[in-house]
Amino acid sequence: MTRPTSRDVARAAGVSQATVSLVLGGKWPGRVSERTAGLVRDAAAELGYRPNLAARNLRLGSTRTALLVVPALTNEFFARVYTGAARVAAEHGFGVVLYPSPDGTGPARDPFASARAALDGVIASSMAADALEAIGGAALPLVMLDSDPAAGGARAHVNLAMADGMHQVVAHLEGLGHRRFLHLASAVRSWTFDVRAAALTAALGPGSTVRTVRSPLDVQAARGALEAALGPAEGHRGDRPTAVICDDDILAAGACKAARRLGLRVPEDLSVTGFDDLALATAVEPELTTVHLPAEQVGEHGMTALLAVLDGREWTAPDLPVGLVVRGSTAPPPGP
Amino acid sequence: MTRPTSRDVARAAGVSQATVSLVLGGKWPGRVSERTAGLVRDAAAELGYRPNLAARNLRLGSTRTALLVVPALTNEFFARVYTGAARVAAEHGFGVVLYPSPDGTGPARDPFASARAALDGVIASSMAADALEAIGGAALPLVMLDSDPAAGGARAHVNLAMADGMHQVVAHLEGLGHRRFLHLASAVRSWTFDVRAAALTAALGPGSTVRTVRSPLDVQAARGALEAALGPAEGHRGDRPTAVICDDDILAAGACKAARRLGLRVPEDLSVTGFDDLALATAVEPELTTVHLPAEQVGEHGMTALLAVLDGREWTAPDLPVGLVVRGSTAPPPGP
DNA sequence: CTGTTAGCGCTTTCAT
DNA sequence: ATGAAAGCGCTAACAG
Repeated sequence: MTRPTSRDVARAAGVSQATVSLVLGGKWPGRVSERTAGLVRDAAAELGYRPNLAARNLRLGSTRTALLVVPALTNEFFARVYTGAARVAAEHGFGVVLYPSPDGTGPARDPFASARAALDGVIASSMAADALEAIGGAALPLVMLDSDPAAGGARAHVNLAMADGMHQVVAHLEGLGHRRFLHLASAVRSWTFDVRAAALTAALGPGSTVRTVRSPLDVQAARGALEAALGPAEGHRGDRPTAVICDDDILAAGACKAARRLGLRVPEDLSVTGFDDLALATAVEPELTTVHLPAEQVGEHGMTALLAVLDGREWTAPDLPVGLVVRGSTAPPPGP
Repeated sequence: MTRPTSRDVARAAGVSQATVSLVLGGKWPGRVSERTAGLVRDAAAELGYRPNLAARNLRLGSTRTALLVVPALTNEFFARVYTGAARVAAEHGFGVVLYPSPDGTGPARDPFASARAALDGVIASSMAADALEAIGGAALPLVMLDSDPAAGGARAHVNLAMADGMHQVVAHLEGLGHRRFLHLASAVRSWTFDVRAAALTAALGPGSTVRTVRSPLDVQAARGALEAALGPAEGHRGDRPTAVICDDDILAAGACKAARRLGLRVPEDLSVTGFDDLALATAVEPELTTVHLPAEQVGEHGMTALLAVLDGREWTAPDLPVGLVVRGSTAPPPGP
């Protein structure tokens, strides 16, 4: 009733353990006869043999497992990154273990205590530069996604053309006639959001102005933040922003709720844009004009990069393109 | 520059490998002198020693790792289940590896090919009974969450009082005066949805009627399904349903969109209820009246159950209670 | 109290 | 074409 080992298979097939290893490892052509190979495979199937990974890893010194560190598992973006990474990994016989860093972008606790697996490498997504020290200490090959390329430690980076995305947003809104913007920014500071803020300022045409409000990445908090910013006390009807540019779809959803509470119609009275293009973007009403991020591709590239690094190869790639998806939450500003 | 082993630590501390193992394993009190223990710990810290998990696993024959199989990672419900399971696991020195079953509730492909880790046990959430054969073949201890308790194979079950939740929904709506219901059900058949359907029928008071429409778990699909069901062709104003009971918040969000397209106001013309209480429930407008499911608790109980099973203990627990959260998507039916 | 020893299951030379 | 043997890093008996 105990699990069969390669020795058991060897005995059953009447061969040696070494032969079993060769056949099942797929490196027998020219070293083991066709007939013996068949015998071994039959015996293995018969016994329901599965190689013991721990032993294999011990022997090989590698685990064929990568750790994907994400700031929040409940966020669909990271779920998609995982999906992409896991697909590429699987194609190369690798596995991916998820480690949701407990405190958002704060310093990651030792992931080995949680994801107890020996690891070959780490992929970290959207983490603050120093949030990975606990992992970096392990001196494992590290690939960073959507993170500061200047941050040391990482052997490769996969980034998105976030600045270009923000440019597209601004161009779209200014094209509609908007000039007074509110930037509903993420309260959690991380490189990716700093880039968006900088790009927003840079993209602004002459005569356009922007005010910034910060909020945690949470629908209710975003609603509160925007209500406070646009509320009655701030009610200079004349210079009220006509468009809210959000760092994220979640913030945008909150912004829409706030608008409704303040008696403003979206998009007639107030335009709202997001970032990410999560399922949420088309679940709300009106649907969000937002910047689509190819999350799965990010994961795929991340894993590809890690495999290259593990292989001793260099790896670089241009930023992944992002594209504005225009839906119902943006329109020309209200007339005077 | 190569990774230090316990032998290196032993040499550095001037003791034997066995002593290192005892000290670092925390089972030295009474077997190793206080002073030596200090020496060992210092040496280990100095060298940045980390035990090799593969070797430990090989030796112990267990990996302290559980696999959590979920039908969809992008669903926040499962993300929360994972969070709960991972917390309990961490408290016991266990890790949790996620395996998103590729084809929804279909037969799970061999997870070992993807999550390449040796496993001590499997926790499967909301999967069809036969979807786990590939795993069951491995004869690993299995705990099923939100799944048919009659299904064989599982050593323990964690379930939710879904039927009671559906009763609460019906009681709430009938209390408001509704009598004609539409059940927007999940197209993917799984035990959890069958239970909801049965409970709905059972809970219906005399004089109440229900019609069932199925849709994939997707906002757009749900919108389409409901539009088709309530659309102009079906426009017998007299016997139109006044309330839509959805199997899931995602379906409910789609239902709200459909209503809006059909010119029906929610909740004045049409009440809508969901299930799950995801972030989505409060992101949409109006916010959803829905049944809150304690997802993290489900994960916690699942892991607790698995630990008990691995420990040779029996484990049973009553269904976890669920509670209706009344928000803005339900109201009395429109007058005649 | 501490060291010696054996062996977990696998892959890989090196002989045959 | 196949087998014998060594050893990956760790832990648990068993000696001392």
